[in-house]
Amino acid sequence: MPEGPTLIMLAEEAARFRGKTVRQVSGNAKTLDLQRMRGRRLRRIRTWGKHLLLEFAGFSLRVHLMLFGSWRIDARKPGRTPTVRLNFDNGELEFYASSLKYVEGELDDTYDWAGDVLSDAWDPAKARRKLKKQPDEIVADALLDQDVFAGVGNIIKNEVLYRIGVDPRSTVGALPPRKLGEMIREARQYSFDFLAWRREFALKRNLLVHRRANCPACGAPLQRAELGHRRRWAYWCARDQELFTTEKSRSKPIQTEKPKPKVRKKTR
DNA sequence: TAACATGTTACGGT
DNA sequence: AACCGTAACATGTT
Repeated sequence: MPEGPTLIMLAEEAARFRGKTVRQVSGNAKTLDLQRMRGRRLRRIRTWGKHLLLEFAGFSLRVHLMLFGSWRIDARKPGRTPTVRLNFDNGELEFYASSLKYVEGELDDTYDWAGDVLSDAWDPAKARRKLKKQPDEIVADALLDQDVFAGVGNIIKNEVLYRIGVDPRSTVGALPPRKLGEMIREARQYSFDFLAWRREFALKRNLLVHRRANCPACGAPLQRAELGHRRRWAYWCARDQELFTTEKSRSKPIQTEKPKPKVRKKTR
């Protein structure tokens, strides 16, 4: 269950299959011609944000683990069929509950690596330019925008905003330029911290606000709301995170409570 | 144990 | 056409 840093670890684990030929392919993917990969050599493994990219000559398999996805190497999940299983001479790589897609041609023609917060090519100035075009968006949405911050997910969003002391309901355009700079910098920095903690199995105990009840600094109960057009949970401290708004957005009511109940799926 | 969660896309309506 | 909101999907954890 992945944000960008988890994908880095996945790519590292899968690295043993680089240069190897796919001998057998199976899986329950419906809409994709999985056999296309059979007999092909896996030339390189890369990531872009939350995408894992398995490069073959002329095309790549894009694996997205979505919310529930997982992977296994030489260790099948009992009683489950993977979305795809790739057998190589030196082992077996599986993805469960994943979204698959082929990317045609060179990855450089499809992906802008400058948008990946974990990439060497990450370009903070470019991120700032993109954000300038969406001044009315709340920062809780902006951080989840994969076109701007590829790899950032809900945990990173909440932790970054706490770190920089910004209320998630603040609008992008209302942030002082210097705060915007902090947000961009921490989106990357926190992602690397996340990765380091993850490697030590210490992520959860290092979370300061995400899924927590009280502010670690002042002890006050944390605010919690489903915010933005994605309606993802935001956690923040009303005292330690400042709300930045413009005249325009100030006239709108600010919602901290769930505005309407989500329609749940009927059970059959 | 029902509800939730590290996420995105498809699709119908406007 | 472009934009909007909702449904759909998948599964381990609390």
